[in-house]
Amino acid sequence: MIKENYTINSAELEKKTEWFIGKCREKGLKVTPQRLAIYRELMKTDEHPSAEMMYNKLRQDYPGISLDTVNRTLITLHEMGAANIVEGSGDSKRYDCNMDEHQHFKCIKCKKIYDFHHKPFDDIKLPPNINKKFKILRKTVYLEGICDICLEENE
Amino acid sequence: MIKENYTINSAELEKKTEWFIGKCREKGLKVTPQRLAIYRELMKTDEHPSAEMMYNKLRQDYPGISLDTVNRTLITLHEMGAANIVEGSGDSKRYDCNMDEHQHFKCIKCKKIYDFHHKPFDDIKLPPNINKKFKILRKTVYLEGICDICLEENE
DNA sequence: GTACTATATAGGAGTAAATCCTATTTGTCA
DNA sequence: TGACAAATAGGATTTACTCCTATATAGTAC
Repeated sequence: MIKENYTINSAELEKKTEWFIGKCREKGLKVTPQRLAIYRELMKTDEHPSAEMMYNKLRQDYPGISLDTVNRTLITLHEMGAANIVEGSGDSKRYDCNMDEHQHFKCIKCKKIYDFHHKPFDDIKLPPNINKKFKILRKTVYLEGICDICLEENE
Repeated sequence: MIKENYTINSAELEKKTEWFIGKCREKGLKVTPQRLAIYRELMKTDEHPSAEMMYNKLRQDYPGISLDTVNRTLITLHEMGAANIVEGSGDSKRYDCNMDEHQHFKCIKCKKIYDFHHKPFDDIKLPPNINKKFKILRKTVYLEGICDICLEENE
């Protein structure tokens, strides 16, 4: 259940590459060597790299690639639905001193954070192997999307 | 269930301040005017501020306060269990192109991110008022703690 | 294949957020 | 009330992007 030492086989890599090319075409995005390289490199790892980590890896095979391209492309991958940004990362740190059980919704447009409380979320049970392997200090249900105000403004 | 326009009354503010002072003493941390001011200011807002936002607010009453102190103190609050860092914020962006349903555990010490998959977490149901008010684009269960490797190193 | 055009890239400059450094100050406790 | 470890201010530095602009290139139209 905990996934480790993930390695993608080359058949899967090619299949996903085809899917990615289709997705680019569908969205009217050009299939550039850099985009392909970044997507393929991200598929080969399970270490949830940062842009900097990706840049250092990619430079070995593409010495001319720029950090800006890596940054831009990773965000493009995210926007086109080919990658995610891991929860505890991104944007600047935001603080909250309400220590009562509650959950957060974050608007990805205006960056506003809304509290809500749904009791069943306080009690979700972790699989036992997680508790055995790691010391869990925090367990949250986290939502992202567009808030009502931003939704209205878009029309 | 969605909490809005939160204002703390002064009785509650004083009660929490007392609790905070006790917590500082318990942890051997000095009760400085800056710490108190930062904690009290954070309690008065529900906007989940960044350090910069806090700094700008606090400067009105404490013209000499430094941004570094605000940053350090907010992290101290977090470490002593008096504040949280909201999930979609902090550290540099980390990417993941595995779009199959899965969850993340992040080690707060080594920053490594582990995938795991617990099927019941794929199906958690949101309260209907959330879906009505916001457009939900992402719904995740997110864990933080110390990984097995860092736990071992600490002994 | 050739030409066109909108998109993407490289590389450097600029910006935002956070951290580091060091002299000074200040809670805390003996 | 004095000693000292801890905390702060303020500036320097680092990190993590983001912006700018000239050049290059993928996709398309001929």
